[in-house]
Amino acid sequence: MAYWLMKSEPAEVSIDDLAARKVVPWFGVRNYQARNFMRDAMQVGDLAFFYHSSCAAPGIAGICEVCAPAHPDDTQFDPASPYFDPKSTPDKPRWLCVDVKFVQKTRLVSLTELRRQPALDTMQLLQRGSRLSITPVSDAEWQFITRELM
DNA sequence: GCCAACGTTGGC
DNA sequence: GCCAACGTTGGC
Repeated sequence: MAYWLMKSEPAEVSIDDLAARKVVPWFGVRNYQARNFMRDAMQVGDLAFFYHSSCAAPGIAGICEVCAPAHPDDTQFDPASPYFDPKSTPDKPRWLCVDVKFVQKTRLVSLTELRRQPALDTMQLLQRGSRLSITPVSDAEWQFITRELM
C-alpha cells in the first residue's frame, strides 16, 4: 500500500464535489510522469491527500482512496473538452486515469503550514520548482501529516 | 498579472 | 540527439 498526493483545482473538482459524487475519474492529467504513476505504481486501496491547487487557499483538503486501476481518460477523445488530445486514438489511448473515492474531508492544511514543518523538508510537493500533479508521499510524511496536522 | 521552473516541440 | 523557442503550472 502506497501513499500519494493528488492536486485538483477546486474550481473543477473540489473535496466537496468528491464528497457529493463519492467517486470521480482523475481526468485531465497530461503529463507523462504523473500518468506513469497512475499506470505503473498506483494500486487499488492506496490512499492520497486531496490537494487544492491554483486557488486562493492552496493546501490539503481531504483524503481519497484509489478505487479503480488506470483506464483511458475519456476527455482526451472529446473535441469539446479542454483536455482533448487530437493525437490520441481510442485504440491507442495516450492518457489514462485512475478512479478515486471519497474518504474524508479534513481541515485545510495550507501549503505555508506544510512548508513550515522541518519534518516535511523532503516532501516532493515542497521541492523547489515541483509542479507534478501527482507525487508519492512517504509513510513518515503521511503519518506526520495525519497525526500532527489534521 | 507576474514570473520561475519545468516540460514539450520540432528544426537541424 | 541537441537545444532554442514556446507552453504550462501554480504560488504569489
